[in-house]
Formats: sequence, structure tokens, C-alpha cells
Amino acid sequence: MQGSSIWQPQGRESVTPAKLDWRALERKWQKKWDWRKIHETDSDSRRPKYYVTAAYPYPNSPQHIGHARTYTIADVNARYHRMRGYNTLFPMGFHYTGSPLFAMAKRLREGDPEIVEAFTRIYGIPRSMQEKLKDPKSMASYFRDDIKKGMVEIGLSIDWRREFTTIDPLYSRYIEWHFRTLNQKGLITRGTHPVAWCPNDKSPVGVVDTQGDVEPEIGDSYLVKFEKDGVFYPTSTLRPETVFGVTNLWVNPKATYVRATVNEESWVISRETVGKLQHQNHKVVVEREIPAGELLWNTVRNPVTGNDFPIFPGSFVDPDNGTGVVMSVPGHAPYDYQALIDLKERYAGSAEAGPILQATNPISIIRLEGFSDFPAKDQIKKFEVKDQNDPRLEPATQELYSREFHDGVMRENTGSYSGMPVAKAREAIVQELTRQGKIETLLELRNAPVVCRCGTKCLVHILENQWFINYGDLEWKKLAHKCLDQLVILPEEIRAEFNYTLDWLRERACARTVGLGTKLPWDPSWTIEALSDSVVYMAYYILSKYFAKDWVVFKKFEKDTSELPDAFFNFTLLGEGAIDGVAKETGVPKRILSAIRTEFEYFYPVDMRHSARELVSNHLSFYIFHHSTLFPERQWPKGIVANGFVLMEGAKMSKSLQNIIPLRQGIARFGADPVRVGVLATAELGQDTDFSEGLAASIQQRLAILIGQARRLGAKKTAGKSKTSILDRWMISRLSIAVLTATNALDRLRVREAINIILYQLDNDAAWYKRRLGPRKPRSDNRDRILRRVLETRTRMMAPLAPHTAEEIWSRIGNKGFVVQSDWPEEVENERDPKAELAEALVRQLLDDTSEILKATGMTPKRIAYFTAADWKWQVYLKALKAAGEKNRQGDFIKEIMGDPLLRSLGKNAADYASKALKQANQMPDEMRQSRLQDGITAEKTIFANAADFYQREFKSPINVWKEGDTGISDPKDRARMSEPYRPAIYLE
RNA sequence: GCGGGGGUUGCCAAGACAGGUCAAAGGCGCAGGGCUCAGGACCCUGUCCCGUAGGGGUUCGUGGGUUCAAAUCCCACCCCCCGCACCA
Repeated sequence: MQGSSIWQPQGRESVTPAKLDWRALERKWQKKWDWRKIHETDSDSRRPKYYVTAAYPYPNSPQHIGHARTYTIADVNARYHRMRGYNTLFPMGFHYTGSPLFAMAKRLREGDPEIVEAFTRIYGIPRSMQEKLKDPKSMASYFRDDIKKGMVEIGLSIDWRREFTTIDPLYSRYIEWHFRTLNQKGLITRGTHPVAWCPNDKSPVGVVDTQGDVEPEIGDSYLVKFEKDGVFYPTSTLRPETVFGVTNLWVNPKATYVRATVNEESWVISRETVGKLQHQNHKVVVEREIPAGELLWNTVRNPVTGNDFPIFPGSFVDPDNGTGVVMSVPGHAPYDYQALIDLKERYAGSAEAGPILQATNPISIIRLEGFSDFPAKDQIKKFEVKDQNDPRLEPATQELYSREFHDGVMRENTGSYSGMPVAKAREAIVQELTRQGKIETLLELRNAPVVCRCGTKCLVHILENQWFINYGDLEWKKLAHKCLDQLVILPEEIRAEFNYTLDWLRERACARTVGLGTKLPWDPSWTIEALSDSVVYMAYYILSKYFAKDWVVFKKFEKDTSELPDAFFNFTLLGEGAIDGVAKETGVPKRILSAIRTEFEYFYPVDMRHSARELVSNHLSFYIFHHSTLFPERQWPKGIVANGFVLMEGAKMSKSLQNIIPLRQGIARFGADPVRVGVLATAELGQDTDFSEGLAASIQQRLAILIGQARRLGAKKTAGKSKTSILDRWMISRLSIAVLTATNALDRLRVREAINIILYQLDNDAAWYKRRLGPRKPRSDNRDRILRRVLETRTRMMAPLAPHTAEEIWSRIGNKGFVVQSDWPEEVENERDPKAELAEALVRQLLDDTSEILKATGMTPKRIAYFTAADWKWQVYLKALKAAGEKNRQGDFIKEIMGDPLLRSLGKNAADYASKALKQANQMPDEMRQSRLQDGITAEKTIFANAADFYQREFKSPINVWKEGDTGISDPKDRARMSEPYRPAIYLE
């Protein structure tokens, strides 16, 4: 273990940390760990187990620094528990399911500049390699390999024997079992469901499938059907209640319309509407095309009022929005109002159209506080709209719609809805018109146009016979809640989010027609989608080890998975069925079956599931749901931890900002441990954390300094003196407290706090210790022995966080074996030394007070004298502490004090001090009062006298220490009188 | 809209659940000093304002309130971030 190779040649005796070759150091220890297989974990009934899992990665791009956060936290947790004596399992797999791999490969094939740029510029993948990635599976295996290397390089303590992908035949077989079991429990349902759809790809589109990553929003709109001679003119609207205020219809004069039979009715709609209706399962037969001109100026009948009115040209009408036929409510819709004005102007001189237009005027049907009868007109003025194509119409409309919806009231001319709030009236009118067959609903993309990556405009499609997992099942919800209630959630604040999600989840589509994955066992035309096949795979890690290890036995199932019956899973995972029967049915030897069963029973449930915060509302909640129904209560998950994002130099990482550091590049540049600590050090769990090069560099320095310390101390044990000083005891006491708080912090995965204590806090203590000791005097103190002790304990605590550095230090200070396999230090009660702590606190306080006086006065001391409080003051002080606890009144207290003959002899002095002491005691927090009471009279004079040479060094001045009332005291300004317990008087000259 | 999280002293970030020891940890940055040939690193000191005696004043998004005492508890308001489904 002579690691001189990790130092580059310039190293020499003076430690120059920047010269450390981190990669060599890391590789050295990773090799040794690997050689000794220390991360391979099997069941061991003699030891308690701990099972950690983290969300497996999706290999459609390399991982970056951000991904490292979840995995590093999981690894810290795993390593910490190993050192606490738990037989700890931390496995990893790869998620291939779904279409993102296809999508990514496709974008690469098509030369999508964003992707090519990212792969080339950010990830540094050579062009020649990119060729190979154009095939989805090659891409997956390439990135899988890259991600795995990254995980090894950053030092994750993973048992790689259990690795798998979600398209392995036996994994698919497992998911089939999973879904069949859910189905048997009645939790799979079938139904009809609207989705955003690309008619070209014939597939649903989500946010990742659209140009510009737009999330398609689906919403209902209403089709109010106007009529003329048995022909219907369905108009699309979000505000059916305004039908009372309709004065005309609009059609786009440049658009083409069709007459079509829709569900046995004759409709007039835009040409673009036909496809939309068909995708929503309407039967549409087009009879003929109608140019818009043919429709203009005709009249139609209002289905509610029965009035006839004309159809006008409106250039603002989008034939692709709704039906391309729009009802006009100029009193309350700014677009309509403006269009009417434009039209009147344009046809002012027309003998034909002029009169009709002049007769068309806004109708007021909604009363709205703060607006005139025609709010649309008010808005046009307010937003200074120029014409019907003015973009300011949009916000004008938005604002008015929302105001009217929330605060508007229907007027007298709206029949039975008169006096109703608008929101209520809308509901009522929809109900009534639906009954009369005068209204229908149309699903629309609210944020149209949404364009698929293939370039096609998306629309809403109703998928028939879609398969769902029914999270709405009430019994299931109850189970899930019960499971959640007994889960440890870190950070605890996100529990509310879980509760909300469990309540809110209902049917969720669980299968798609495209993408990689497992076919639905009873309907192979569907593939189980990615968020549904990834919720119980933690159990599969137990199986996968045996699938690999007993390869010969399981090989035949890989060729034909149907040979592996559900009985196998029911037995190994649920303990159902008799082993003999299962062995016979499967041909798997009993020995193996029972080994799997034993191992499963041993490791399950998962003790801590690590994931990112944004998965709370889907993956992690599904995880709870599925486990609660699939497994018995004793095998329900025990804990979930969800961490926030990693920011890069304060900004969100994004391909466009080019501020992504790929993990492996980061490791190469900064080293594994600096990256590990870097993603953990600046924020607590739930918070977003910020990574920066500066941070990584500074952590690297810090770690190198510790290695340097180890180097200086060397492997040889130093004898030191057997008798420890109070200062030595203080240092050990501080160490003991550090162990205690770091342990508490890691128990709750407060990793940031642990790093703070272990890497920084202890440095400050050690620095104080050395400063107090002063210049090194060989053989006269214990410093090397104590500092070695501190470093050794500290190294063990560093091991989960920065394992490579810890190993290096561990070996350099002469320890055998791996520090990562050593025991986590325990706080030793009798090493806590409150007296030493108190003494040092006093020494420090006096140092600060003296400095402050020097600073305020600007003087350079020729002599410094400290006067500690007289014994009688201590007596009064302690009595005051007691009295404050008992809520004594001031007067009574002073009387009591003056009852003491000795104190009475001191006269006013004693009374004054008594009143001051009581006041202080009353303001003190309870805890402090108690501890001071317990400490009793402190030997301040001794403490300060012992520190005299320290003060002398610090202030470069002679120091005298007296107790108030000592004989021979030199106190020209009579300052000793001002001394108080815990607050010696100071005299400077 | 619904739900969740947050706004702290130049920046980042603890503290808040359990109100007093909080002008408020720690890190970064900045300034001065030590060490050094020098730079870096390291160590010390300072870093809201005032102050020739360890003190005083004003601060924790804004405005109120409770309390002997509020960054912390209560109410109202303003602002920022995240999740909301067929997408991993």
C-alpha cells in the first residue's frame, strides 16, 4: 500500500495537493475493492441486512453530474450502513422500456442538430461512434456501458452480479407475472381514453415527442348547434352560456367548408374539422365541399332563442380551430366586437350588406361590476385594439373571460338563467342543451398547434379499449395509504405530496402500441409502458443473481419464457405453493428454489428507495401502490428518500446552455470524491443543490490536505505522554461530539450536515487545538497522538462520503484492511468532557473579549490582567440561577441573600450584584441555567492561569491572572470589582 | 386552477417543528496580517452600522398581531420554483 505512484514527480516532501493524481488513486482502490469482491452481498442469517435501491437509469444519453446526486446519496447510505454492521445490498439495472430510445435514435438518424450538437460537443462522442447509435438497441448498450463505467468510476458500491435490463426475456417474464397478478386482483381495467395523437406516426404524443418539447394540453370545448333547414352549424365555444348574446356566425371567407353527415345529422364544418371528428370516433361522411362564399349572408337559427341571424365573414376565424364555424357574441367577446366593427366599416357603402350589418348590434347578457353593458367594447378601448388581427385581442379576451366567469351575473334576457352567476349558468345550460341534443363536446388541444417531431400537426384521438391500472380502486388506495403511513419519508416535508398523489391517482393507461418492453400477457398487441414496468423490479434483483449464477438451469427459459410458470414467482416471491410441486413443474432444483426464497425473505423489503423528487407524483407513488397489493405487509417498503436537482453554476442544466458536465468527464477533471462531495455538500436533501468548478476544486484541495496530513503523520504509531492535558481531553471531547452529530445526521441522511462536521468543523477544532498548544515542542505534548486519533476517526467517518480518499489516508497512517469495511466510530460516553468544553469556551470567550477591547481602543497592550469573580459572587450567582427557576421575586431574593451574614457584611455591593445576577438568570434559557447550576463553581482562575502563555503568545504581552480579592493584586483602575462568574474583568495598559 | 416547496446578513446556505445562549453556523467571495523568493495552498483577523473597554443601534420578502422576549408562533399580502398522467 505504498501509494507513491499517486503523487506526480514534483510532489517531494512539501505536500503540494494540486499535484495529486486522483485517477490513479481512485483506480488503485477500486481495483482492490473489486478484487476482494467487497460489494457482492449474499444473504447471511447471522447479520442484519440493509437493502438500498436507486432508480435505474435510462440509457438514451450519457449520465451527467446531475444524475450523480441520487446515486451518490444511495451509495453513502449503503456504505454507512455497511459500516454500522448491516449486510448491505445495493444493486443496479437498466431501464430500456418505452419509446425514448427509439425517439433518440431517430433524431440522430435524421441529423437533428440539437442532438448531434449535444452528442458531439457536450458528450464528446466521435462521429464514427454516432453512426452506430442510430440503432436504438446499439444506442442502449453503448450508453449502458458508458453509464456503468461512470458508476464504477465514481465509486458506487454496487453488486454488479445482479445487473439486468428491462428487455431481458426473464425480466419480461417477471413483468408478465406482475401484471397477471394485478389482473387477477381486478386492478386492471379497460376503457376509452383521449390522447394527443400524431396521425402520421399513428401514436400518442407526449411532451418528449413534440417539436420544442411542448406538453399537449387536452380540453373540452362545446359545440353549440345552430340550424337551418335541417342542416346544423356546430359552433365551437368555451362559453355556451353566451348563446343568448349571439348576433351572427363567423366563417373564414378564405377557408373551405364541407357538408357532411355526422352521426346521421347533416353538418356544415370546415374541411379541417373532418379528421378531428373522425379521430374522436364520430362517423363522418363528406357529401360535398362548400366554398365559404356560399355560406356568407345566409341566416341560421339560434337553438335557444329561436331568432334568425346572418353568417358573416371573419378573417380571424381559424378553420383548424373548433369547427371553423364560430358564434359571434360582440357584447362579451372582444374578437367578435372588433370583427363586427371592421365589417361595418368595410361594407359601409354596400347596398346589400350595409343594411344587414347596420341591423346587427351587440346584445348585453351578462352584468359585470366595473364594466359597461358591453364589456367587449371596454376591453377593445383598454387594450387599444386596432383590428381583428391585432394580437392584443388575445390578452383582452383572456382577461374578460376570466372576469365574467368568476364575477359575472346573467341578465334578465337569458330566460330561466336570469340572475345566475355565469359559472353556474354554464353548467345548467350545458345540461339542458345536452338533453335537447343541441350541444355536443369536442376535445381540443388547448395549446394548438402542437407539432410532432415528425412535422405533423397533432390532434386529439380517442383510444378505444386502452388498458389501465386502476389506482382509483378504493380498497387499494386504503392499502397504499397504510403503506405510506408506516414509511420513513426523507425529507419528511414531501409526505404531504405523497398523500395528495395517492388520493388523486385514478385509472392510468399502462400499455402503449409502440416502444420496447413486455407485451401485455393477455393482449400482445399492447406493450406495457415504462412507468408501469418499473415499480417492483427491486424484487427482481434477488432473482437476477440466480438467473446469472445458475445459468445452465435458467437458460432454457430464456429461449422460451413461457416455460417458466407463475408458480415459480409465486413460490420464490410470495412463498405460495409447495416446493416439490414447483420444482417438478419448473424443473428448477429444490436447492435453488429454496435458496432464492431464503434470499428474498432475507433482503425484502427495500429499506431505502432513492429517487429524484419529481418522481414523487408518479414512480414513487406507484411503487407504494404496487407493493401494498403484491406483497404481504411485512415486505412493504420501509423508506423513501427523494432529492432535488443539481444546478450548474447556479443555472439549470440544459443542452441549449451547453452547461452540462458529463459525469465521466467531471470525474476525470475533478476526481471521483470531489464530485461525490460536490453534489452533496451545498444543500440538504430536498433542496436543489449547486455544483460548480470552484466548488469541486476547493473540495479537492480539502481532501488533498487530509491526505497530506496522513502523509506527515506516517504509519508509525507515536507514543506520546500517557497523561492527557485538559486541552487533549477537549479535543477528544470535540471528536466525540462530532461522531455523535455526524451519526445522527447520517441516520436521517442529512449528508450536507455530515460533510460539514467531518470535513470542515473538525478542521476548525484541530486548528484551535494546535493554536492553543503553540509552537511544536518535541516530546512535551501529545499532539501527534491526539491528532492521529482525530484523523483516524475522521477517516472512518469520511469513508461513506469520500471512500477513495479515506482508503488512502487509512493506509498511510498504518492501518490494515479497508476503511470502508471498518466499523463506524461510536461515540464513547466517557470521552465527553463537559469540564474541558467549558474551560475552552471560557478561554475562547476571553480571547475574543480582549481582542474586541483592543480593537475598540486601538491600543497595544504592555500588560494584560484578568480578574476572575470572587467566591461570594459565585455563591450569589448560583443562588440566583436556582431562584430564577423557582420564580422568586426580586425583593425576596435580595432579602434572602442579605440574610447571609457574610454577604451582608459586603453591604451594597452584594445587594447590587444579587439583583443583577437574578436579572441575568431570569433572561437565561432554561437549559443553560440548568447546566450552569450543575457545573457549580468553575475554577476559572486555574483555567486562565493555564492559558496564560497562550494569551501571551496571542497578544504579545505579559499576562496576570488574579481572583478578585487575592492579596498582592495589581489593579490600578479597580476593575476586579466588575468581574462576574463566566465573565472575568479585564485590565489593559 | 389544484397540490407542494421556498424568499435569511455580498453570493450559496443552516437556523424555524421544540420562541430566549441569534448580528444569526458553515462555505465562497472580499480586505488586512502571518508563512513563502514569489504565486497558490495553509493559518489568524475582519467583512450590517456606530463605538478609544468586552458595548450600543438597525436587520431575516411586506404589513399587522401574540409575548417580558419573534428569523422562529398567528393572520393577511407580494414574489419565486416544482409536480399535475399515458411521458421517461
